[in-house]
Amino acid sequence: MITIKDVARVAGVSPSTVSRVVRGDGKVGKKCRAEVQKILDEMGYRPNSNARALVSRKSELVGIVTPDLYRPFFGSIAHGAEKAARTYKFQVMMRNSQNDALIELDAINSFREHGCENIIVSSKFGDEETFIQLAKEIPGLIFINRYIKALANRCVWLDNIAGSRISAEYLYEQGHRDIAVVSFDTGNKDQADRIEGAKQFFKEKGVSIAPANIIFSTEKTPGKGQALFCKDAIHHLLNNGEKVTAIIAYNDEIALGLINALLDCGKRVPEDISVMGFDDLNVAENCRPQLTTIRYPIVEMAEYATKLSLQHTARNPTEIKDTHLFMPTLVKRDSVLKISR
Amino acid sequence: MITIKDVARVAGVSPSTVSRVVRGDGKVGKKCRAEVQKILDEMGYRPNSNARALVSRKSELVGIVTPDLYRPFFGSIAHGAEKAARTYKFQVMMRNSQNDALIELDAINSFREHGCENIIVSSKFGDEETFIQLAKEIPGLIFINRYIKALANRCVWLDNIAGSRISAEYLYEQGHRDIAVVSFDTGNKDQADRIEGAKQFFKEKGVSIAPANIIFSTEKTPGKGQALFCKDAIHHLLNNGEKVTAIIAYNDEIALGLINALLDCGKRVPEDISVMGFDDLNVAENCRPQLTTIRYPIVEMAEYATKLSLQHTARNPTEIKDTHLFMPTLVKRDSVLKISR
DNA sequence: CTGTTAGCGCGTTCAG
DNA sequence: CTGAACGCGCTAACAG
Repeated sequence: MITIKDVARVAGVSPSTVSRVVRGDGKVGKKCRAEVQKILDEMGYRPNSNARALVSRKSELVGIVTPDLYRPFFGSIAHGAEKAARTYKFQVMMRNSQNDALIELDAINSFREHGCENIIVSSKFGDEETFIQLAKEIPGLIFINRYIKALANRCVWLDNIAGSRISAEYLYEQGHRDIAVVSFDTGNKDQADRIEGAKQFFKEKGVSIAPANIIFSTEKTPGKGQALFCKDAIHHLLNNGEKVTAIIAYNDEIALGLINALLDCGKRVPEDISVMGFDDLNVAENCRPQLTTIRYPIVEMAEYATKLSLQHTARNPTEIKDTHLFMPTLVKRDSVLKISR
Repeated sequence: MITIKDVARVAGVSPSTVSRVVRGDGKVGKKCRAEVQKILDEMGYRPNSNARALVSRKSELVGIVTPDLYRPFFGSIAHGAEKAARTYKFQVMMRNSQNDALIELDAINSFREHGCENIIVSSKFGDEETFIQLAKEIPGLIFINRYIKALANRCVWLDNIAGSRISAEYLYEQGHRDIAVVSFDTGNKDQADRIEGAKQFFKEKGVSIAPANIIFSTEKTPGKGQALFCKDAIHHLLNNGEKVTAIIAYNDEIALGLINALLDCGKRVPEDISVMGFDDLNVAENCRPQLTTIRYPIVEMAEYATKLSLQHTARNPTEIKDTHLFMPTLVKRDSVLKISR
């Protein structure tokens, strides 16, 4: 490894001068700077981040915590965060939490051990109190996909209720009055919200969703069991005696599962039953029927969250908005049919 | 931040003793150790990774470079690497290369600046010479999804030719003799190999693939244009006058695109035309028809690559195999039809 | 078994 | 504008 000292020796200047040149610090003679820079380049000098972080007490690192990375939704968070970090020359550290609050905490602490104070967390199950405490200690801690009231200016989130309402409104416009909803009850606000908005909307229109058509499983992580879950949901919906012309799924993955289960039962989508997704993953566009869904601008949100974190830890922070709410939008494709009434 | 010195003061011992306790170094009195440990816990001491890395000249870091992260295939690499790293208490840094050799190099160098010497690279386009040179400097540099002969013991790769042969063999068994192949010609060996195996196999059986049925586009990154590419490919195949009963796609994403394009042209899959994928992404199981495909054990490979890298940099390395080849396997689902002849 | 000493590579004073 | 001196938090010799 070639150090600042080595360069100084060759250049015939002091280490501090080299340091100044490396950092682009102003107080170096023009000629001297050019000369040192030349030697720097020739010798292929690369700063030692660890030494830097140690002495300057700041590491150019962004840490991200997501439940996993193989699901495209979370991969997109990592992707967006990396993209934003790179424009600031920050490096990205990442860790999977597997939806485990303890691992999540451990991840955050590990990042801090590395001097990383820009941390983006996608957590659904972590304890609010803990996060509030943590946020005090870590100015650059940002939550994505979660809204914690006491931490409003640290949360980059999506209005799930609005999304659900958009979904409901579109179905209503397309003539649907017999709706079903398929989601999970995991104590997670997202999932409740995505049902709530639809309920609200239809209620306002004087249409009620039959309780038997609301499937709100307590299954925590569908993952592998997802196909089975969808199958059960469809069997239940087809056999409970209530009419269904359209289903609002918690997300695109569930929507796909439901569509497959419907096909397996001899139902056509959307001719017999329409299905709405949520997220607008790539797959929504690559499957047949192409999914009508609600776009979740997750890459943009991750980029935003990263920049926001950097703002929060900047030496001269510019003014920071106190709310960071993103709005979902409707993406019309082929999984919803207009029905005449 | 609470340091080893703070703890030492409170415990009434020297910093080195605390350091020994922290690191689990043997030479500390039993009682003394217990006492220091207690204070360590009480004070919530957390080691400073930067200081550690600086003095010990090793950082417990694994760096991974992939083209992107939003595609599940690469997300899976990150996922597997993180999983393996975590079991060794290593932290993961990651960087997207966007298939750009320069960014790739910069990523590797950035990792090194952080003292990270365990680096996993998924590169298709990077220059071999450069990598050979780099590998000399970085003992923990491992390539995944690529085979470089001079760096055999650093490459964790999949036998694409074998995969392609398996694909071909299965189609042959199912009675298919009129095959098409859809891939890219980007100078990338993977893509050529996945055609080569099929060609080989059919040639051995005395069946030749019509040249017009081999689509080998020079499109570099299909990405957004993928749907269009697939559409063009299908139009070409349906109109070139050669019979086609089955198509071997470069990967699952392309397979999906082809299926969609076929459906749009009024062809049924697999009743009219069968389609084989490659990779076995989650989506292969969640689409209809479910994809018959070749499983690429990418998560396992990423875990393996990470452990391999750790082996290569271990103080007391155990014996290391000099080849790390993974074999693809057939996953039978519904996109291939048995035809009678 | 424990404490003392001496850096790791760098940024940041403070003199000159 | 430049250099010398100091210390970030920690580990690794070396004494005792």
